[in-house]
Amino acid sequence: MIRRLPQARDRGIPEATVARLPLYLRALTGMTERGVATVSSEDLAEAAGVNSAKLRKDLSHLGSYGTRGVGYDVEYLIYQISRELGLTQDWAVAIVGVGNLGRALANYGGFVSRGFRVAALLDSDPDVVGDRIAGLNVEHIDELETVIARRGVSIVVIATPAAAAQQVCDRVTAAGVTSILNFAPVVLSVPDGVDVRKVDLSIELQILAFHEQRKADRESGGPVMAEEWQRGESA
Amino acid sequence: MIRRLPQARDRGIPEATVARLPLYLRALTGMTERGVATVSSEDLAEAAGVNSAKLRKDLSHLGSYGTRGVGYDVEYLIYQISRELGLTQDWAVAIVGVGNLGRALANYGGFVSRGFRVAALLDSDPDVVGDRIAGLNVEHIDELETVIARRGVSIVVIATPAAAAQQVCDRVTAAGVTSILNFAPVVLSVPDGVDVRKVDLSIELQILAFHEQRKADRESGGPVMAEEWQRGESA
DNA sequence: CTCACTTTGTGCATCTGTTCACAAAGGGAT
DNA sequence: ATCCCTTTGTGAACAGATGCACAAAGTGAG
Ligand SMILES: NC(=O)c1ccc[n+]([C@@H]2O[C@H](COP(=O)([O-])OP(=O)(O)OC[C@H]3O[C@@H](n4cnc5c(N)ncnc54)[C@H](O)[C@@H]3O)[C@@H](O)[C@H]2O)c1
Ligand SMILES: NC(=O)c1ccc[n+]([C@@H]2O[C@H](COP(=O)([O-])OP(=O)(O)OC[C@H]3O[C@@H](n4cnc5c(N)ncnc54)[C@H](O)[C@@H]3O)[C@@H](O)[C@H]2O)c1
Repeated sequence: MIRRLPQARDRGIPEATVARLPLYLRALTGMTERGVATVSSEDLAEAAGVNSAKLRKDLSHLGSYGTRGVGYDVEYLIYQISRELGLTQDWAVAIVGVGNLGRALANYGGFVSRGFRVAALLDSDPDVVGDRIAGLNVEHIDELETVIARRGVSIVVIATPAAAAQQVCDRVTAAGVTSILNFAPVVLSVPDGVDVRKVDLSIELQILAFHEQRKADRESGGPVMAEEWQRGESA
Repeated sequence: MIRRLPQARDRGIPEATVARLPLYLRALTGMTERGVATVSSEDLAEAAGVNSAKLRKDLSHLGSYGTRGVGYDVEYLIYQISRELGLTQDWAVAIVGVGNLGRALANYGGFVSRGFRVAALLDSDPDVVGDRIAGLNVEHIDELETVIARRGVSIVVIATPAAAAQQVCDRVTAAGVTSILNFAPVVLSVPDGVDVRKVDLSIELQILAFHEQRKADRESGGPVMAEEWQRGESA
């Protein structure tokens, strides 16, 4: 049994909480732009699309930054969340695979706005290498290791075809990168200590299709399985 | 007082399972292409990057489609998962906002391969309307309701700037669409019964940055709290 | 048939995350 | 100071997801 001392700042922030902090940050940024100085958990929760108790519990993992009876100071909370997420420092990102998607990502402004800087674009196609995109030259994939080392790249975005992704991933992790964002529809295998997050459009659509089918089945009094049908939905 | 019923509308299939089915499907498709006829939970689990007990439990929600001592028939399992996800029918998808990202999505082949068909591209910019992309004319956003109705669009992808997303969302839901995939960095509010899934690059990067910072802190003997640091973590 | 072997399907313990509901804390008025 | 009002921070109950471990169910050999 592990006993935790409640006073020390608990660095064990739940993964689910980490995933929501950027959401709160976005909502807070919008508020500060509208000149809002303080905000209650109720209002912030609504802006972020979550339950207010959840929001308070999430924030309590960072420390006690609210004032009872008043709420949270917007600026201060932005600072605390940013610090916790590591956004007070600058992160150099490399994009590997400069095709349709890679180009869109390279041109995307929302990147830079939060401490992420596109430091390199890499591709294997000679026709693409040398192109100037968003102020950067596309470099040859052979330069991968050099570029990572020289520019202090610590996050790599993989936007190559699926067939090339694992190979790129291997080189990138061998070069010491431990954070990868993968857009290719493959399961990457990586050494321990490397974090991979994936974005898969096709999976999202399939999940939507599943629920959509469910809704359709229901309306048409579709294939309901005997006693499976509990609990109607309408209020 | 708005009462929200916790809906167990999914014929008993846990949401976490639904999110993994497309992964299994992808692995199975690869196997069938390589001529594999049957597969054990152990092998399929490895290909999908999950634990084998979890895989078996997931599949058990669909029914008993395995043979003890043998494994699963690849073709049959593909069919069963496809049917469960609703991929045996054709889904018409509309993409609203044909900028950098919208174009990349429209040109993406991985879409079509699984029963999703891009049926319309819509934009508000007169310079973009009329462009021919991936065999489709970009239509004016004014046509939104007509296009949705005429072509039986049931899933809409929003790839407009953040400022326009809620407005587009309102029109789309008013037109009867109940499944939305949102790329804009805003929390969409929708009527009950509408599913929204979001893809947010910036959030993914922030989560990676959090963990990256954590690793860096650790190596430099940073603010580690005595006995706190024993958990090995990987992807 | 029985026996040896493989692999599924699932009960159960455990872990993680969510939500409720309220005591405690702070602000402001008098 | 004392009282009232608001809102935080959190204990505790609940809900959901994971993974171990094994009985049950199947195959195939003899
Ligand atoms: N385009 C989309 O909307 C979309 C959506 C979801 C997923 N994806 C996935 O993202 C990836 C990229 O998609 P895309 O549409 O941009 O493809 P694309 O073919 O347009 O671009 C891929 C690029 O990667 C380069 N490349 C190939 N092998 C490489 C290697 N070994 N090293 C470096 N670069 C290499 C190619 O030269 C090309 O420029 C694919 O895996 C695709 O499945 C794309
Ligand atoms: N490009 C990326 O890599 C990327 C990554 C993550 C998120 N996003 C988000 O995706 C969205 C699109 O990004 P983008 O880079 O393609 O932007 P973009 O500016 O290139 O394209 C946006 C398009 O939407 C159109 N549009 C604007 N208002 C509209 C309306 N009311 N109805 C229909 N169309 C409208 C514009 O005419 C334009 O063609 C943005 O919200 C962005 O934050 C983009």
